[in-house]
Amino acid sequence: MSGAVAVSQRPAANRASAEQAGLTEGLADLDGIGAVIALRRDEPLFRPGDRAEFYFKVLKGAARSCRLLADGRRHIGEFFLPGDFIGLDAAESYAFGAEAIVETTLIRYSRRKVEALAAEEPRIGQSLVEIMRTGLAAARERMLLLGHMTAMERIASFLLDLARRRDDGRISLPMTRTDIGDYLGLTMETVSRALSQLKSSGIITQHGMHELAIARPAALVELTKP
Amino acid sequence: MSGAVAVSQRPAANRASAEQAGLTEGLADLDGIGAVIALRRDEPLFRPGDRAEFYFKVLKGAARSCRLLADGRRHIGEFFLPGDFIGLDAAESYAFGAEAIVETTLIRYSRRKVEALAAEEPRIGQSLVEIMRTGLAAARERMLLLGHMTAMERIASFLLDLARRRDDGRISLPMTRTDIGDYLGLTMETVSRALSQLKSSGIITQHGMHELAIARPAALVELTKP
DNA sequence: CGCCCATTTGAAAATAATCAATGGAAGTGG
DNA sequence: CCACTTCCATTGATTATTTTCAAATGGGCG
Repeated sequence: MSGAVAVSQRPAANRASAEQAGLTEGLADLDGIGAVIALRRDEPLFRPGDRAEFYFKVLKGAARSCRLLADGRRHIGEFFLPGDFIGLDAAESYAFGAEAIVETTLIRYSRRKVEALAAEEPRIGQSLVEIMRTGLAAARERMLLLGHMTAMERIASFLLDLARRRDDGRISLPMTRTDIGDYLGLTMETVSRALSQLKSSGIITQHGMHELAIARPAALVELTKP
Repeated sequence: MSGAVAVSQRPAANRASAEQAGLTEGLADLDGIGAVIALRRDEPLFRPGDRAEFYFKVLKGAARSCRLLADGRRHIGEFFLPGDFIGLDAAESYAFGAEAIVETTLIRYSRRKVEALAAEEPRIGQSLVEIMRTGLAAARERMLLLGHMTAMERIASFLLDLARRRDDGRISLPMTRTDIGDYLGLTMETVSRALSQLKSSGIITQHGMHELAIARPAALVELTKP
């Protein structure tokens, strides 16, 4: 009954960096037991049902967790960007699969070793709790979005989330429109129409298919509110 | 950036009880530091923005966590039934408020004391991680529901979730139709129509406004699938 | 017993999905 | 390096599901 969790180690530019420093610090001990791996576009990290033997952390690139519904609909649980952890919420086996969206490098930790470390060193466990707490809070925000927001509100929130992950006003969209739709509970067409509308109203500008810039941040924030 | 987490200590009748026993066992040490409190209908446990000083566990009754949107829309983050923990995902302050739905008794734990215990005793931390892992997995299931399911699929899933919390085939619905709607991302009217349809097709029967029974479980399970 | 609030039901309106076709980018192979 | 092929994105027209608006029914509580 589990999948993958995304937690940025520097999620929001507007949050105290002290808090984040504490987080990474607590998990620095993990570095010794991780192996670096590289994946190509669309290559899977793991499939739903696989025994959950590993945690991952994204170093470079991007990944997605997803699940197929009986009729072919696809749900994307999370996008993972550099700094995000994958697989923390897995029980025995992964409920979601995970795949690289572009060429991606990750660190792979043995879950068994992490848990052994955590049993000896409370700090590790505390850091894990903290990361999961952040992930849980993010999950709640997303439930609010999926349950109560219109298409435009969802897109605006999504773009602002991505913008917070970079320090310039730019946005990387390594994923396809279909990916975004499956993540936000919308169709590809609705995503495309919303983005077109934002472009034509001068709120965002496009620089290549996978890079946007926010021209009027305040206007975008307004759109996230009902 | 946080609210409340619901984790049943015996969530699914079809899951190994050994796993759950381990969970409660690890937190048995907490019993000494908890205070029992009682709330009346609609009385708040805490409000959004309050300093997050406590964790709670429901003993009897039911509670909900909720947040108001700018235009008056209300989002319910979670329903809490006996055995569920509240407030585990709070950071500095609660992002959601929480209220009793009916007359409810809870245990209130000092968060500071719990964390002090966890720092000394890794088992406590591990139990917390385990509970949050379960909560995170449940959150992912709900995101799938909110993002990709039709009104009837959502209602059917919701009823089955509630049914798993009792051992007879009955379902307690202490909350209003509006509560259910705000929880599932639907309007009160849509909830009412779906329930009426289930009644008229003989899949469920009603025994008073707040108690249902599942007459044809298999048919209900079918409705959760696309 | 009567009032109030939740629920149910009906009809109209709106948002997003679906169906369909075109345009454009990226990647492959000659 | 160019042309071909394929996949992705955009845009338009139509349909469907759910919301919104409105009214009536019913239960619970004082």
